[in-house]
Amino acid sequence: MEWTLPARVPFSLDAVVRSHGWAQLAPFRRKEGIAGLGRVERLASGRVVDLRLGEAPDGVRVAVEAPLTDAEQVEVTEKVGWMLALDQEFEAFYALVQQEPKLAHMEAKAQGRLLRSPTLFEDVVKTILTTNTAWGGTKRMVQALVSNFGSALADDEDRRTFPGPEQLAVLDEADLRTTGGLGYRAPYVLALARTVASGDLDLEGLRRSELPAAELRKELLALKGVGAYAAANLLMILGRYDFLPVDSWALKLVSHEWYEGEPVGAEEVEAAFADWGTWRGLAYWFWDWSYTG
DNA sequence: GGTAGACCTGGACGC
DNA sequence: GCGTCCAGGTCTACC
Repeated sequence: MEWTLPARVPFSLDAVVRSHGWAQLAPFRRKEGIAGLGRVERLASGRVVDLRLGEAPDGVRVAVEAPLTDAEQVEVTEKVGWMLALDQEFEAFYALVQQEPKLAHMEAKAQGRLLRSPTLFEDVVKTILTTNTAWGGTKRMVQALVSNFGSALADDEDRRTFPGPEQLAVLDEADLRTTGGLGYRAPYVLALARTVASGDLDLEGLRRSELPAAELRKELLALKGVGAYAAANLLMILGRYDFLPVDSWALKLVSHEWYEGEPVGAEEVEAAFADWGTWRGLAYWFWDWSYTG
């Protein structure tokens, strides 16, 4: 079955998919050169579906291979809306960047939204798996979690969901260290899965939190494995742009943009975007950098 | 509060 | 082939 979801304009599915590397991580799937995004997703009913998203005028086309119940369709609609941030709008930011050549392109390209996973749990795990490793390592670890611990499509054992907290909480740390390939990150992910699965931590509640960004940051920093970089990255995903996700890549970008390649520290990165206030993270993320690696 | 040192892993690099 | 370094950092112990 297929249906279309409206988005606040301007909207571009392609812009969301390209907003950061998440679309390259399982169980997201995209074919190069073809607009759209695929994903295997487990619904509350326990059913595992193959979800496909495509461009539609001012919105997104949602397709699932088989008919869904009304409740399942509502659930998919909610998840897609969150993943693609369909209700986010950037009018104030677009007005602000009109005079900045490095950012003025954003409105025409409908940029600003960042692709999210359906749950904050998945995004926290994936963010932890980006730390102290190369991007190839992150892809390998995420794929291992999906392949070994996710739920399979009924007609394709090779295509699986991202495992939920309940599925990871029952594992041994050794399973995650070795089979999952997480190494020293295994206890962080296991502790997160167990506190969420037990109900001790309402992680998904943070998606709707109205806490000030600094308070929300404290909540995220309380999670083992989440430091300053990871917290800022997660705040961006939550639509809060008050903090910069300063990592080694950010240092390179700022070094080449304003310091002729000389080494810089986090202070220089912070200073470069201080004037953007509560939009500083977004300005950093979509800056038209001269350095491309 | 500030700062070394350790931490899984695998690819890149130099020898 | 082998050793070293380091990558989209974080935690802990110690000062």
